[in-house]
Amino acid sequence: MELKWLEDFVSLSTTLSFSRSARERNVTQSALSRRIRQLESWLGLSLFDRSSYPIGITDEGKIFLPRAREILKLVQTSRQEARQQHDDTAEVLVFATLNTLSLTYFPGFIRRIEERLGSVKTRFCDQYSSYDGNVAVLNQGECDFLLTYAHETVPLLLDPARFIYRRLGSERAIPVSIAGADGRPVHALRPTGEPVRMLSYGSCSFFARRLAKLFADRPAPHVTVYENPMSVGLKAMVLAGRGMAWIPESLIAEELRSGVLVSAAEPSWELTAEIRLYRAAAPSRPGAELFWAAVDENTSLGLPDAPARPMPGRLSYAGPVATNAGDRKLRLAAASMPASWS
Amino acid sequence: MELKWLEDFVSLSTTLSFSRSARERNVTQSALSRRIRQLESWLGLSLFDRSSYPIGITDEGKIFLPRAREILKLVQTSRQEARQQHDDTAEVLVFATLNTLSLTYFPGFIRRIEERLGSVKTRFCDQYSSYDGNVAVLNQGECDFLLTYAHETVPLLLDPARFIYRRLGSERAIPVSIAGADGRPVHALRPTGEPVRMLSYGSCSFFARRLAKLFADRPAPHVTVYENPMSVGLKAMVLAGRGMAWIPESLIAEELRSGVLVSAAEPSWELTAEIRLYRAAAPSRPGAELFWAAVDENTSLGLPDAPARPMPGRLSYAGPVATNAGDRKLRLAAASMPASWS
DNA sequence: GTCCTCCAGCCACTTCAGCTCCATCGCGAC
DNA sequence: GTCGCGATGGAGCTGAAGTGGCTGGAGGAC
Repeated sequence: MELKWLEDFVSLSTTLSFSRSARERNVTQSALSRRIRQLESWLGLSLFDRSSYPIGITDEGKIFLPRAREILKLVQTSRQEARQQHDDTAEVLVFATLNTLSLTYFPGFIRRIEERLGSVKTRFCDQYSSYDGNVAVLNQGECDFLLTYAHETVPLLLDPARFIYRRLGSERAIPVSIAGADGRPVHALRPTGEPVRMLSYGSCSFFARRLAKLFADRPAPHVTVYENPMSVGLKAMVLAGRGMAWIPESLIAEELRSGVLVSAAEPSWELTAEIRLYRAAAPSRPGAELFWAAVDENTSLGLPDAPARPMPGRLSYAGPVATNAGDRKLRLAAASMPASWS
Repeated sequence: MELKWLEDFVSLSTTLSFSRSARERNVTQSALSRRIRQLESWLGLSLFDRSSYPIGITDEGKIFLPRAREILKLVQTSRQEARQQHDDTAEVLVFATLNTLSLTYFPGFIRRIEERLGSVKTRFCDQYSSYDGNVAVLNQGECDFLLTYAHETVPLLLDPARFIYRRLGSERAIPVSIAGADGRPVHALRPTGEPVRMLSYGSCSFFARRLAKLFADRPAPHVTVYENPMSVGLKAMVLAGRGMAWIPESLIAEELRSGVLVSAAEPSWELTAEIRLYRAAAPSRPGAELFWAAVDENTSLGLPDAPARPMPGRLSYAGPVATNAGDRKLRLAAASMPASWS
C-alpha cells in the first residue's frame, strides 16, 4: 500500500472527477485511474461508482474515507511530534520563510547572528511557496520565527496582540528583461500597444498579491506566458529571454550591474517590501529568546535599512538542513502546490 | 513516505541489528540501511544510534516507535473495516484456508455447494501459509469458515464449545520423488545409509507439524535442502528432481498415474489428515447459515469420505478473488513469511 | 440529432527508483 | 590484533509507474 493512493483517494472523493483530480495530483488521467484501481484492488472492493457522471463514492468508500484521512493525518502529526521532540532537545530554531528570502536574505542574516551567538541550529518548515501558508505555520505555533516580506497593501493575518515583529530591511522587486543588442529591454511594459510577455508569480506568493494590486490600479497590456511561485524560477526564464518579470533586486544585482538584465518599465513600476521577522509575543524557549535578543542588538546597530544582499558567487542553496531531503522527486508543476509532506 | 519504511523501522527497533532485520525483511543489509536513512531524512532526525554495538534507538525513535505501530495498525484495521462492510452488504462468505486446500479441495467443494445454492460469493483471508494463523483468523471472527486439515497429533487451538465442524473428507500426503530410468525413485528414504535430499515444509504449516512428529518417532537419515510452506512449491522442486517430499495426494494424482513421480518410502510413511470445515457455534449471517445447511446436506449424502480431488488439467488458480491482488511482488523467500498486508 | 466531456482500457515507450552484488572503509567489541 | 557490523560507493539490472496517444462507450447539453 502506498500513502499516495490515499491522497489520490481523498482528492478524488472531493472532486469526484478523475480528470480534475489528476490535474490536482500532477499525474495523467490514466495514471490516476490506475492508482485508484490499485487502492481498490488492495482493499478488495470498489470505492467509486463510475457508471454515471459525475462518479459517485460507494458506501464502502464512505466508510473508508474518514479512515484514509485519519491515516494521512496520523502520519503528518507523528512526524511533527517526533520533530518537535528533536527540535526541543537539540535546540533547533524553526523558521518559516519565503523561498526567495531563504536564498537571499537568510544566509547573510544568520551569519550576522552567528557572529554574536556562535553556531545556531536552524531548520525551515516545509511550506515554502505560499505567503499565507507561512503565516499559518506561525499562527499554529509550528515554528519559532517567521521571516517574511510585508507591505501595507498585502494583509498579513497575524493578531498584533499575539505576535510581534522587527523590521530587518527592505527589498525592491524590479521589472526586468534581458537586454537587446542596443542595451534596451527586449520585453518592455508599455501603457499602449502590443501586450508584453509576462512571466508571473502564481497566486499565492507575496509578489503575486503586490502585482495583482498594481495591475488593478495601473492596467497595462500584458499576457502571462509562464507562472512560477518562486522568483528564482522566474529569473531563469527571464535570463532565457522568455519575457519580463518582477524580480527581487537582491536576486539580480549581479545581472543588473553587468547589463545582462535591464529595467523593463519605468521606475515608478517598481515594488517595495519590508523584510520582517515575526515571533509569538509570549515568552519562548531559551534558545529562541537568545536569538531574538541578538536580532535586537543587530537591528539597533543600524541594520534595519540594509537591503537584502545577494549571495556572492553562483546561486547554490547553502541554507539550513533541507526539510524535504527525503523527497527525491520535484516536478516543476508540483512547485505550485503546497509542499507535500508525504 | 512509504509504509514499508515504517515496517523496517519497527523491525529494526526490535532486532536492533541491521543484518538481522535485513534478513527478516528480505532485503540486503545495504538496502535496509538506505531505507532507514530515507525514513530518518524524511523525519529530519535520526532514529538509531549507530555509534556502538548493538545499535540503540534514540529518544526521538522511542517517541516515534509507538506512532509507527499505530499507523501500521490503523492501515490494517481500516482495510479490514472497509472489507467487513463490503462483505456484509455483498453477502461475501469469507474463508480461511490452507494454501493446498485452496488449490485442491476448495474448487470442487464450492462447485458442489453452488449446485445446490446457486452462485455464492466467496473470499479468502490473507493468511495462507500458517496453520495457526488460519486458526487465529477464525478465533478472531475475521472469517466465516475455516477449511483446514486436522489430525489428532496436531493440536488445533479452537475452543470446542465455541466452534463446531464437519468432516468433509480426507487427504494423504505421500513421500514422493521423480522416477529414475528404472522406474524406481531417484531420491528415496532409507532407514540406513546416505541421508536423502529432503524438500520440506517450513515450520508453521500443517504437514510440517505432522512430519516433525513423524521423524521424532521414526528417525531416518535426511538432509533438508529446501523449504517452502506451500506444497505446490515443493511439488515443483520434486518434479525438478531436487529431492523427495511429502506431497498431498490430490496434488500429484496425475503424476503418480503417469509414473513421473513414484513413492519414495514405504507406505507406512504416508501421512493422513482429515479435511474439516469449522465455523463459530453461534448463529451467523443468513448467507453463512444457508451455506452451512448446504454443507450438511452434501455430507449426509455420503460425501464425507470422498478424498480431495485434484483439479483437472493444469494447475491454475481458479479460486475466489485473490485477496492480495494489490501486491504485485511475490518473492519466493517472502512466501515463508506471513502474507504482508501493506 | 450532434457535439462535448468524462472515464476505462490498451498500447508502446521511457524513465528512474530501488534493488542486488559486489568492494571497501572505519570503528567498536572482544 | 581480529572479527563483526554498519556505512558507503559504483555498476548493473529490473520492474513499477509514468507519459502520450488512441479508441470506445456513456452521459449531458444544446
